[in-house]
Amino acid sequence: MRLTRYFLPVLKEDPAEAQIVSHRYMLRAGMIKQQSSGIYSWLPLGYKVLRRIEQIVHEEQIRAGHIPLLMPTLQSADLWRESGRYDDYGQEMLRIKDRQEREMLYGPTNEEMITDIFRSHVSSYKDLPLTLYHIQWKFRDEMRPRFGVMRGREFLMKDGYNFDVDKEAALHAYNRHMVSYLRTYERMGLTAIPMRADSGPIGGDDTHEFLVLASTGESEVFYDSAVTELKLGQREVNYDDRAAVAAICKEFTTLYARTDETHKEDLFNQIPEGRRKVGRGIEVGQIFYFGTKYSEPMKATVQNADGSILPVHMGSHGIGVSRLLGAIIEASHDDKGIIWPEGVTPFHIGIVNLKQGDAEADAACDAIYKAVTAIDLEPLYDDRDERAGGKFATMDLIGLPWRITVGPRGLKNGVVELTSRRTGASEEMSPELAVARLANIYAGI
RNA sequence: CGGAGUGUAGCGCAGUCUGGUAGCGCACCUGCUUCGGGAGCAGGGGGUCGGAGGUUCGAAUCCUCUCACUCCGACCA
Repeated sequence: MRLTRYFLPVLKEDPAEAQIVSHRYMLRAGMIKQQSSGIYSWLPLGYKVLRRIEQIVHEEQIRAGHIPLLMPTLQSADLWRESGRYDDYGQEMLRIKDRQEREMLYGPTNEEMITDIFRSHVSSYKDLPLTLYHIQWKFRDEMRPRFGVMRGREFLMKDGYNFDVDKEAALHAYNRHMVSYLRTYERMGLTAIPMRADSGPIGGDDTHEFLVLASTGESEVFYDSAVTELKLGQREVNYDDRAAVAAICKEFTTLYARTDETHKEDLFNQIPEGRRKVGRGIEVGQIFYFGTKYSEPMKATVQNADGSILPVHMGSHGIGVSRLLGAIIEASHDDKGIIWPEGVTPFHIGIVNLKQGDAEADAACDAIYKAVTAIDLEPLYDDRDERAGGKFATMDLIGLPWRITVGPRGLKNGVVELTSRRTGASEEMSPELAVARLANIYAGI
């Protein structure tokens, strides 16, 4: 993409309403525009990152054997009366009437609807296990929206639901989600720690929240610092192997890590003192096992091999997709702007032409653009007739992890500069080598 | 929902107390000079001062009502 043909409304100054760094940078980098309290338009750059994050979530869910579908944002109140949550959910639920005076609601979550789909089509234990998920906009009429997309009223969430024949099978689904989530967050350059949590209005027995450590997080967290060293890495996971999946969960949940909701001072004090940490975290996902809480009232049952009719065991599993943008920026930025991890960056490489209109510089940029595109990387070429300082400032703000700088001075010696946004380190090399280096950097991401 | 604030040009703000018909910086447009970390000079465009009503010869400014947004707190992906 050439910047002169793109839509990137960057701001030089901080918008007054933005208090935390991710919100400020998302506004300044032209990623979002607020339309109403807690409701945002996603401008092209923000939308691009949102789609990349969504894509990673899809890939990891499908890898774990979970099946995507799409349910509507608007739901019928009757469905929620069946589970008893129409009255329980309270003011957070946006209730709407259609022209026939039918009571509708903008879905804050989809347990009822997915259960309805399940019971309409599944009646045998042979169809289990089954995990369905979607990535869809949700609406929760928060008392107090804040921090940009971190606590919006309208937000994009991945929510998945497992249906299993018994508790043991459902807990395997729970574990499968935990592992797939760990991989999902790692691919986004995040360290998200699973922490034992409270179940809240969703209800349930077993639940973990995934928290990204950040000083601006809304939750207070207590943890053993060794937990931040754990990495799933590139290891192969067989998601059908119950023991193997459970072993990974054990590895990631044995060390002490809890939010203030479940914190136990005596257990915390057993951690060696140097590793005892108190901090703040951003919740980016949560997994629940809730048994037959919905399947019983809503009659989602299967017939078992012995002929008996059993309510299915369920769980629900969520990732705050739009919130992740904020969380990633909170975890990865400096005083100049965002620093995107390679896995989610909106463009793989920024090309800065220091002397727009100079035949040699223009030609070199065009050649790099073509070469990068040819290896399936997406460049953003700043071809504006701007001074160097302005171009660098824009690139730093929007946070592309790699930049190639092209100027007449370097071209005289046949070199361009390859610069890491994260470290600031620059290296001179031929354009061909720079492109090869990029191919290498992005291989496997 | 309780408490505290703010609405003036795309963004950041001054002007409001003490009424006299709107200004600054950035951004934008034109020209010239500049050009490796947010340039300089000159010229220019853009605002029913959140909305409605009222007081007044006259309202961004005073009064009443209203809407929106932000921050702190209790709840949540």
